[in-house]
Amino acid sequence: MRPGGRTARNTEAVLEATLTELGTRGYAGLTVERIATRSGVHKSTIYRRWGGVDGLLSTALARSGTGSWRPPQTGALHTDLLALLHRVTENFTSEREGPVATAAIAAAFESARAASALHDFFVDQHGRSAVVVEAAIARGEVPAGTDGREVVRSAVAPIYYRLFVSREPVTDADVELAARVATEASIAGLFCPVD
Amino acid sequence: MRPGGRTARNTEAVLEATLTELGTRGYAGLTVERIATRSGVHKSTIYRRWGGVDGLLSTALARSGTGSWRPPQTGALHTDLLALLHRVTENFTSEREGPVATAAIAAAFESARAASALHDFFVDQHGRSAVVVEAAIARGEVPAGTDGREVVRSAVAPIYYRLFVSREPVTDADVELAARVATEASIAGLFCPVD
DNA sequence: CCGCTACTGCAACTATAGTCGCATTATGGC
DNA sequence: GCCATAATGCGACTATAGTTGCAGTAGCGG
Repeated sequence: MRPGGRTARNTEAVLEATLTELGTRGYAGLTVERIATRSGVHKSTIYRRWGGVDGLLSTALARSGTGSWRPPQTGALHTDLLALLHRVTENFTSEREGPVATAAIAAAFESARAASALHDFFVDQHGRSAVVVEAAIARGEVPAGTDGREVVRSAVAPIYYRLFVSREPVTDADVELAARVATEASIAGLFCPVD
Repeated sequence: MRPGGRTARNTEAVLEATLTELGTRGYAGLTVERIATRSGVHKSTIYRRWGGVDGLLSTALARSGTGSWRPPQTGALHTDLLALLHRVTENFTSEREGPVATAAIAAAFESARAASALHDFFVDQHGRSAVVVEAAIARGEVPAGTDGREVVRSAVAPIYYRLFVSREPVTDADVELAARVATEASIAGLFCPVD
């Protein structure tokens, strides 16, 4: 192993090129050869180090999850979830991170490695996002013992469902409804394992 | 156009081979050449008539949605939704229809045609499934004006989210929770457009 | 500064997806 | 039954994904 110097520079160049390619051509047009040309790193080097597009997406996704992002806190669960859902929606239409997550979801259908990376990514996301539920518990807004991860899943699921399963547009009303359902269900204590 | 005779036989053979291939090799291993070999229809013919795997999946998906399936009626919204969700879960692990829908979801990331077919498929599914909500309205279980399609989306979304987005296993407890949240939200009137 | 070797570049190679022109077959109207 | 032609079969072709052997470069310990 020799992680420094040129190897590190190549890693940066290749992952950078991967993000740019995803932003312009999308997942369908993602090609190792094109990434090689854009990054200046030879095709065979990329295949040797990452194995293919699934490996590139997996590492790119893992990197994007290493940040120290925290969900915004507004003082009420409903508005917290609303802000979270708006961020998710925008995240998938944004320039840089969006195409990576979308491509990773697509790649997970073809590659076990990408599926594993995707799983880890969302486990991390759930944990970070669940903070807003902890705050709601602390405020006495929802019952103690409420499963924050489950609340987050329930809130975001309809958004992803519309985007990638039923392929329906996501409107502000849809976001509002998803946040409200998750909020009211939390208040009602539906997300308490020992109810 | 000359839809009868050999053309019809070829259509059956090719779509049948597509389903079999999906069941054995899955979407990642789906190839026009392999379908051509299995069906006995020449490769170029398949490309000319369906354009590629996305066209095959689109028509196969459209065909699977033409049945006269109706959701089971148990007499209460919660158990109706529970039965519906169990069917959805099993549907994606069953032998024949499951791989088609899974493959169509995957193909929708790469093909606008597959995305359109997928959209139509789920619009139809929502409409059929919403019958259980209509029955609940008739029983006075949920408020009149409740949007049945929205209830169905809310109920099934967490299942699809776990299966294809966060890549988490789907347990009976998850199904139960999803059905309960959708039921309680319906009773609370959250799915009434004019609340 | 020097040498070992991990890493990379290069080019040729195989395998397969998809296209195209042309000959052949079989359908549906008469 | 017969014909016009839609549909298909066939094979050769191009393009591209991915692999491999070999030579050259550069990181890192001495």
